[in-house]
Amino acid sequence: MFSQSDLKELFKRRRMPLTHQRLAVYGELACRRDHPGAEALYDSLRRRVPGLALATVYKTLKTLHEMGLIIRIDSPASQARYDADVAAHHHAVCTACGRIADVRDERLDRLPRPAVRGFLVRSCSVNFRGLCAECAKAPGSRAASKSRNRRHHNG
Amino acid sequence: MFSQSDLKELFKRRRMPLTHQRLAVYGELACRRDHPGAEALYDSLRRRVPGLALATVYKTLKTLHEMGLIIRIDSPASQARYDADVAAHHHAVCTACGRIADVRDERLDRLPRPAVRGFLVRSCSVNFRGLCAECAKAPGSRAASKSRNRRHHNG
DNA sequence: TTGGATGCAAATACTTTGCACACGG
DNA sequence: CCGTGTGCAAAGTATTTGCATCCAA
Repeated sequence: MFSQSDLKELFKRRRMPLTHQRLAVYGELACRRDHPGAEALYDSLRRRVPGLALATVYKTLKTLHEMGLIIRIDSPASQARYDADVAAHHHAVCTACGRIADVRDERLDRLPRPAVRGFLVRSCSVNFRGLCAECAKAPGSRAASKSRNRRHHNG
Repeated sequence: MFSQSDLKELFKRRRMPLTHQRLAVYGELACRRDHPGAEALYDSLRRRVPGLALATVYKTLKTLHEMGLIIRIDSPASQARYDADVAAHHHAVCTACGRIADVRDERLDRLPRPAVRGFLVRSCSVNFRGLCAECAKAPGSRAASKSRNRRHHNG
């Protein structure tokens, strides 16, 4: 999570312009706890950023990801999801509704290195799959809603 | 990893026809160690299964996955990758070339449950990201090839 | 001023679907 | 024989790209 002045510094260092779109995308992502996808971010941002294009959100997310300022989450859902919290943490993904919750457990940060010949580990993440509290309560009813309702409950 | 007679049994039990396409897709996946995607499987299979359609491969993979006979791997690459080995194991994904290696370590199978209120864990997997032996040796050169060359080196 | 970012629409990549026909059981 | 799977092509999503214009530095 970086402040606006941190971002200015980081972009300046790379000689990349910090546009208000970039600020807006990062800002929106940083203040959300729900790991939105590109389109969810776009939906929120277009109110505040008139004329914003979805393609810009995609480009910006790519840029921020390449700069290491955000995390991309490999979710079983089809859309990529993002997280402005780059500190080591893991995720619990609900296979019914697609919700993603952060998991923090320092024991998960000290996993044994994989015994793959020559493989150079840069990062690792643990993905728990299962049912969130709500979906566990209401079995069946929403299991099929994963893809159809995706953009309605990113929280 | 199931034998042909296991498969017959499993399909009979569900009253689903075990077509030669299904056998072929499963067979191909089972004998490969490289976690191919739908198109990679299709490329291999079309030689042996004349007239096979890519859509059939997709449908079959979906069916096999729903039956729990294969695993779908969430890879940072855009294509879904599959694994006929449904026993608990984890993956090391090369961020440069997209290769996926199996990681087996019993310590990874006893991870602490995530402390997310009400979350019902069904399964969990650890994804290590980094560079495979080859890409670590040849820095830069193939880093950009991930998406363009995807179907050329699924091994 | 100026190189890179943006906005738009079109393109691409991956996956699913609809329908007629084929085939396993 | 019947119900489901298959093959084909077309439709759907998610994401990227080309290009003219705009803006941060």
